[in-house]
Amino acid sequence: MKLTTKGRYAVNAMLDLALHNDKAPINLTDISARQDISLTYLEQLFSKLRKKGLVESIRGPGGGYRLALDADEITIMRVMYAVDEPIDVTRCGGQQNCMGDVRCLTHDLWLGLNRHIAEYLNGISLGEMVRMNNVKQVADRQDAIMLKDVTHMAATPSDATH
Amino acid sequence: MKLTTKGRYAVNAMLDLALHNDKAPINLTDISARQDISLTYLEQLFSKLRKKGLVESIRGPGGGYRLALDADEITIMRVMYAVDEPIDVTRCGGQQNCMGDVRCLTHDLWLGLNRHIAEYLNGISLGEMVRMNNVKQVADRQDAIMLKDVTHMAATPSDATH
DNA sequence: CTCTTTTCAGAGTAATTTAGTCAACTATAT
DNA sequence: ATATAGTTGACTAAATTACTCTGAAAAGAG
Ligand code: FES
Ligand code: FES
Repeated sequence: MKLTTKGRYAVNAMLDLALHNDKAPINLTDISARQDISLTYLEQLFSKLRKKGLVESIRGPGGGYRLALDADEITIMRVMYAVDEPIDVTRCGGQQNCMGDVRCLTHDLWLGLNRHIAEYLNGISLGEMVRMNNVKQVADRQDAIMLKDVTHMAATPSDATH
Repeated sequence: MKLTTKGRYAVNAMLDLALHNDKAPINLTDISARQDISLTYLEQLFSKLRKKGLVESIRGPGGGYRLALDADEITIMRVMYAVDEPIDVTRCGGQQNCMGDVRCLTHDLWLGLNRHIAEYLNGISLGEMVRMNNVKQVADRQDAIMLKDVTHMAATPSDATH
């Protein structure tokens, strides 16, 4: 995965799914509202997540998405990898040829950084994050805001959910 | 710093400087030849490196650049930071407001990754790299190519190493 | 059967960022 | 003087990112 906002969005969305992962599938419209990500963008992301086997989809009314694996099995790395190219901070892409035909002075340095980042992102799963207090707090706040939005469906100017 | 080729180039160039850091200053034309980085681009990079106090410049004939600090004092982090913006994989830039006004679910996760990357890049200095065997080998090869280029200034179409 | 809700697929695009060039300048050694 | 080398900042082209738009197809409800 690369370190882009795309990957961050995907992790946010997947964490939202993990937090609301009871029996009924969650539809993207809800995630869109809670995480403030456009629906069409989410569709794009979940298409990839599904193809990588991280979520399963149920179509039609009452449908939505569900985690395809246990939340503890899904590391942040896997999520980011699913939506973005693999991270690789080397310039040569592992080919050891970024200087014409031979490797540059710093090839091994970047390789080490790759490993280091991968280690961190592989060491954290959605399950662990769900159990973290600071995450829980944010999630609760988001749910509360959602409920309020539903009760008085008033005209919030920027909000185009019709 | 960000993780861009700009930063990688800067590290390569600085390492070249560290490897040839004897009495005489090194001029950018040499670094350009050895590291295969355009001279004008190097000028841009070294302008920033100088402003951050990592190198010192000597103008005029026989001039060039020299490390302004001991090679062991210069971490990879400092080099990359000098030419690129500070790394920050959070979306909010530390403002905790990337979702309208409040922080998103994953703020702390990215903060942790920031720390992790910084730790790695701060833990390695140019001095350490100079003493590494694999780096030395590449450096020797680069020096050898340079000498050959100088002796028979011939037009080797693409292949210079056989 | 048909209407609505949902996912699915992929093309298309606007904005931003990156990587790199160019031109004109200043300082210094010989 | 003149050649060498650094200094500066504007400029540009290419690539990437972060999306949106359009139009399906599936499935359940009535
Ligand atoms: S990064 Fe692999 S050869 Fe330079
Ligand atoms: S990354 Fe800081 S609030 Fe989302």
